[in-house]
Amino acid sequence: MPVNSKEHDACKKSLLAVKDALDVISSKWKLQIIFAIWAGNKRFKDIERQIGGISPRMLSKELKDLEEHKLIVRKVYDTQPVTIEYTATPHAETLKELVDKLRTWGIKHRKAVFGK
Amino acid sequence: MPVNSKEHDACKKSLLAVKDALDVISSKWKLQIIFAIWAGNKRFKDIERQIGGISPRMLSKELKDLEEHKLIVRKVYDTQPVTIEYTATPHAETLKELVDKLRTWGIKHRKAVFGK
DNA sequence: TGAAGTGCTATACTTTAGTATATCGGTAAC
DNA sequence: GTTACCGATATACTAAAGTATAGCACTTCA
Repeated sequence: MPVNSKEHDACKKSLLAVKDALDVISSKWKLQIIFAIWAGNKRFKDIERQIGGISPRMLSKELKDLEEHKLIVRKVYDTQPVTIEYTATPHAETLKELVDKLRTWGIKHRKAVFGK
Repeated sequence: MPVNSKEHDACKKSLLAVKDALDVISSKWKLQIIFAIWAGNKRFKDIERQIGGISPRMLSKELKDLEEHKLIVRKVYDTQPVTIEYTATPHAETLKELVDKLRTWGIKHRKAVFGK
């Protein structure tokens, strides 16, 4: 058993958790979709218009993904015709702090790389 | 000028900063390379061996990338043969807190999705 | 002398993420 | 009665990221 394997294991677990987080955060559209929903857009077409440039195929796919990740909820209302609404979950709220950390680090990083 | 454009602009700037951060963090190897260097590996082959599974081509490319992003420094020593050492910069240290946030959110998220 | 290590680079390939475009069944407005 | 909106889905494509494999100029080590 190599000397560093314990730390190495811990490191691999860390990387897995980081990867879990990144799966949500690092796709091109997921954050934008959540932002659009937070901004009050509930309907498919509203979100599509708010973001601009996303294809319905991507939006459909990412909405499903976000629902599986319990970040948004899809509600179907039995109106004529059926109305569908997407809302963010409380769990999605916990993203706010994280995104803010990413944002501030991103700003700091840009200064470090290009000079103030 | 649409009503929400100010918030929308701020939102787009946020997304840019987040994207800057993600460019560093979300590649398959960059964090692993930095971790390997933090663990005391300074030489190309040491890093390669520590990580395992990375091709020399990727390692070479990512090291250059990390240097451009001022997260590591490449030093050439005029020995026979020349020795090359990679070290992490103080700026790279600022990643630790961020990665830790990603890690803890990742753990929390996994619990939220699969239940405790 | 020849095998193995060092720090790479080149070429070609595969895999994954995202795009473009067309379409669908329903409803409602003109 | 045809045009447009809604919430999508299907098929096919392109671009970006990463992999596989070989090799190079050099230097030890046995």
